Amino acid sequence: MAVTLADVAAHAGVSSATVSRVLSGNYPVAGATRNRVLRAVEELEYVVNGPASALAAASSDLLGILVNDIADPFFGIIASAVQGELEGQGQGEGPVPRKLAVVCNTGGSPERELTYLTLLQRQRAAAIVLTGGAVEDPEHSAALAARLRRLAAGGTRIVLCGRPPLSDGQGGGPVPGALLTVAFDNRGGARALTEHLLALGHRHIGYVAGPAERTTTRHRLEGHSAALEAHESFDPARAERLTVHGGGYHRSAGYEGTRVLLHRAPETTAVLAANDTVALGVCAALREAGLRIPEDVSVAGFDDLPFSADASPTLTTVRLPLQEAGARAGRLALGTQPPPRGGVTTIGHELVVRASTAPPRAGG
Amino acid sequence: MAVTLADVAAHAGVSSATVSRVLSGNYPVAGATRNRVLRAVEELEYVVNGPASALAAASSDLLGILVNDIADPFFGIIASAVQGELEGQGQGEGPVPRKLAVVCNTGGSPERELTYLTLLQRQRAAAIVLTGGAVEDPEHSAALAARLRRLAAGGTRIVLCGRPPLSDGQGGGPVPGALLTVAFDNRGGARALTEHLLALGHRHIGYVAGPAERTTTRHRLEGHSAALEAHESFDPARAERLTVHGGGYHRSAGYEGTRVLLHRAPETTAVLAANDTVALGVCAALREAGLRIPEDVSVAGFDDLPFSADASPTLTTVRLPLQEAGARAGRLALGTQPPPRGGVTTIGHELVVRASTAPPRAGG
DNA sequence: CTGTTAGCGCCTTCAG
DNA sequence: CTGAAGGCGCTAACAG
Repeated sequence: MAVTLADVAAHAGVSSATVSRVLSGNYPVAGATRNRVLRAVEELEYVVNGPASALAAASSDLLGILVNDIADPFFGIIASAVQGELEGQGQGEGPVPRKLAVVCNTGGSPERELTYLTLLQRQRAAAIVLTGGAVEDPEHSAALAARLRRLAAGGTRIVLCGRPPLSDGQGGGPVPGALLTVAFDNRGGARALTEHLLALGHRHIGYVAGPAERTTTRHRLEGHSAALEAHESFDPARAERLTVHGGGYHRSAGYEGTRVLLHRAPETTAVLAANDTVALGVCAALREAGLRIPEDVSVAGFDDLPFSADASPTLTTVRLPLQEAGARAGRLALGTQPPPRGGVTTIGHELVVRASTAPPRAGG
Repeated sequence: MAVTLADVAAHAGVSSATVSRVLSGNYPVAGATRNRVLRAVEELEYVVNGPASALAAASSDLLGILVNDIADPFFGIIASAVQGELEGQGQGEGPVPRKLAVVCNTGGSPERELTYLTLLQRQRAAAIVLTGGAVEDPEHSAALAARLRRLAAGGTRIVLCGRPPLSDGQGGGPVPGALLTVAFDNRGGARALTEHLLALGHRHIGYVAGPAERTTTRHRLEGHSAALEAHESFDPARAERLTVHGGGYHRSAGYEGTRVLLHRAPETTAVLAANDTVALGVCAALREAGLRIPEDVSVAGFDDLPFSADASPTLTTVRLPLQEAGARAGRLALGTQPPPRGGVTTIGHELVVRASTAPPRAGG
């Protein structure tokens, strides 16, 4: 049916081995022969058969990227940056890069995460980047660690991007091997944000948390708590009352969480959201309740996604360099950049103060 | 190195053909044998070699999805919907779906579009979904049409989602074959939006257009123009002056476009943006200029992305059922749903009026 | 229902 | 520098 190497070889009057060598470019071939082959490739519009070469070479051009929600720019930006690293990467002779990114949307489901890993393993992916917070269920952690370990053993490079280094759920120790990590400092970022609000004078700081059982949620919450605890005004009962658990990462979580919060603690003067998207929902609920931002209530997000600078009011948040993290994860996955000792790269954060936070009202 | 079919066969005491049949499930096998094989698969932790089976079967499990910008929710939502259709799809026996979606980020570049198509062709993708507006350069159109035709001829199903049916740049006729289209009514949507503003009493309606040479940009602009022309107040010179061309689909395009617009036509009482994201930038620029929305200037977007309902003020826009379009494209790509006659499905739109549009000021 | 037998298209020694 | 030959792991007839 399709044109094969042999066809090209015949057309160019050489052996198929020669064509293969010209195409992969990893073996000396005389200039004249080379050109003849290249011309034949052009004329016949030959396109390599990926599966066949993957089989023969026992390697593939696929790079897997697992994301929790492909419709969320948080992941889109990371995925885009990872893909960016594939360009101009190890391309043979043409302008065509060799590697292809496979973006898999897990929807945050542990089962699907495992499923996609199987699929990628089946395709013999060269590397896999897992992005976003992990689910902390011990059973799943163990299953995940086992599978990743097997993949790594099979030569697939694994990079965790935006999630903490893997523990196997047993001893809790890190999984060794070709397992690299690019981590965010979610704790530090959340702590900085809460300290910012405390410094402004807020004492009743609400927190609308993300999905339960996710590392990202836990770490941000821990940073928030750490800041509160370190402050003279700390009151455990109040902190507990002002924290709404178990939301998602969507605006509706912010909206609903805020309604709960306002009902439970009308004295709230500031609300921290699990991320920027949630913060949007928080703002909507506050406005609906007739509260002005930041005059009546301050609001802050997390991540600094592009829309945060355009929100009204512009959103105070913590910037995570997603682009940079993704690019680095991509390079690690491709082996373009040497991994740091210990295999863990921690990416910084930056407090971005905008118009959505201000001191509480005098009577607050 | 890795466990192979033969290993499993030996372990289960059957031939490799039997194992293959059990795994693909498309051939009768005795229950007892079946179980034995399945147990062996478990024990050996066997994972099919995708490339090998793709080679032997001359078919693959890969579904390509081309997007202009993976960090843009517009594409994320579509891609997510396409992927959703792969689930519970033709899975053999396990809980593992067979197909894998390959999301390719073209960044809107025609060359990369072609490049990714080559890569996908190399992988012998089962189907390819191309999303988003196309670039209208005749040369590129011809190259694209040629490549798609070849892919289709090779058995790859091609679905265009959110772009008009392909013309080959020569006769301009549609490319025949396994080429399906799910199109948006960008013209109709834009027209409805402009009519809405005209009905509110606006006569100085600015338009911040998207990237030049893209079908989406042109169609929306045409819809806008059509509405203006059909109205008694039509003034070609004014329409031209109030239209800012050549922006992108990012907020900065809206921001900068609006600054140009305000400078050029301070009498503007309403601004239509190329899409919702651009509208955010429009709002930012208006606010910066001290103009209130919608009291001083009305604003409207296009697409109705999730954040539009949370913007402040909430954004009037045209809702495109992206989710539905993506799902349909996915089904067409998988052959799950029979294509309509002519191969073109047009998806409706819906005018969503929110708080960002209002009648112009009395003196406007 | 199950085993045997050829390839699928390419890569990669090994000779020349 | 180039050609010949074997095999990568699986599927798909074909027998039985």
